Amino acid sequence: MKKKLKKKRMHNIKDIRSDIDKFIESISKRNIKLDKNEITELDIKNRTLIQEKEKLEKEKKDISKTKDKTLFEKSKKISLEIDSISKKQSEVKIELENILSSIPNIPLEDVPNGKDESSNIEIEKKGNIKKFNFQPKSHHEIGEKLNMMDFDLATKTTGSRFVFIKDKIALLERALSNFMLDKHILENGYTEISPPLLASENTMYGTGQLPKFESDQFEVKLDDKNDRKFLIPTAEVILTNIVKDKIINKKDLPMRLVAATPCFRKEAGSYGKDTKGMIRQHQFYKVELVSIVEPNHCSDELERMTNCATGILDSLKIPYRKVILCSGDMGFSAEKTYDIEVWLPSENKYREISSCSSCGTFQSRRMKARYKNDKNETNHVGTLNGSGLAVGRTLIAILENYQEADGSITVPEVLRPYMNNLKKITNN
RNA sequence: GGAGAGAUGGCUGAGCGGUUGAAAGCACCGGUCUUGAAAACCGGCAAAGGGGCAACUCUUUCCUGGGUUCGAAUCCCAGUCUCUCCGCCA
Repeated sequence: MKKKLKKKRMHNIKDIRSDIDKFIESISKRNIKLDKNEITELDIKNRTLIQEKEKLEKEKKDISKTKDKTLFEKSKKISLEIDSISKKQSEVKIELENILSSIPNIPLEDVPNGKDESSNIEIEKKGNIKKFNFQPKSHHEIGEKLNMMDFDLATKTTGSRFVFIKDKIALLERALSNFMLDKHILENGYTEISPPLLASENTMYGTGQLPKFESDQFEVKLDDKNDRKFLIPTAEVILTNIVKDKIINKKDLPMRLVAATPCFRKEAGSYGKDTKGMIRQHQFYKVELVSIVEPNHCSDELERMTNCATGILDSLKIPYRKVILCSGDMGFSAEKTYDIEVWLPSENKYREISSCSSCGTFQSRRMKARYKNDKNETNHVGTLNGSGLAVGRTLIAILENYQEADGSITVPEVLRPYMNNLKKITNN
């Protein structure tokens, strides 16, 4: 298992070699300093050893072709030499790859520079923020008052950061999933997938969750310790890996996939943050969009995908804004990311509800996902993923934005067909 | 859980110790033909890595990892996965 992992890499050493200064500079935008000499030396050492090894291999091969018995002894000796060089070479290679695999994706040119979220830039604001003539309540107050949301019960059965959703709000949650799925399938050209919720170690590696972010993942205990499986933190993991180890026919691109799944996250390091309510849970539903495209279409596809996500909020008539993440705030695999944030009246601010990223060929290189282009050449595909949307947080946004003074919830019109035409969620 | 069979290029599928990196077909790319298309015909077409400005060339790879051999897709061992039959079960 482990051995399979070490073969993979994120960055192509050839590209780095061709302009290492530029590469190091690009990565520095992510607040990461690379040691140029270390990388260069390992690369040269590696290639020197490869050359030595190949020379001997050729010699050995030639002997074998002659079938000359007098040379057989020599061939045996060469084999031993090859073994020793090849051992050295693979050590160097692993060392080099360990360095390369810790390097995140390079931000695209149009990504703003910055250290953290304070440098993110708002690029669009949409929807009307409703003025309440009463103090708007938080979603968990509303839900608990209606007796349709129970955090204490979840603590009893499971632990903290879980919730029981009941009755009409459970229906609302289900309606949201179905509404989003239908829209993406029928209007946006996505194909529905109902995937496994467990992913192998290798799969987790492909999209970048492992090895660096293992502590965020829930691992499932299995009898066989070599067989490690994880609950998916997002359907992105399992959907994107559909093309792992494949060479895709160009005519099958773009592939657009959508899935509504539970997601599981440990959220290590976020204790004390958003402890109340459903904002940050260990388990939540999310409708996930994944696109597999020709790499030169990544930027266009990112715009398209983001529009698919905001389209849901447009239909639900919930105010939101679109933000482009700065270089320091982007996820590990992303080259460019838009966050969509919804307005939450109780907090009087926008909160993230979707994140749409282009990963360029970063993930496909780790997954070995390729396609044949117009010239019949084999190239890595581009991968994108985005939430369309996080169902739990959309639920929150609806409760808060559609709340009434009497504690009831008006059901957004587009959801009513999914809720037996229910217009209002009330206590009785 | 028991008993068998298998894993080969984008796909299907031959090969079972020595120019086999791998037949054949499909798909794909280029061309001839055609008003255009189809059909037919001709040609091309694996990947990764190394060297070279380049033409080109070398190495590795037939599930993975070990072993036997001068030489392995082919033989041996271990593992993974898939299929069929039986049992069990949502």
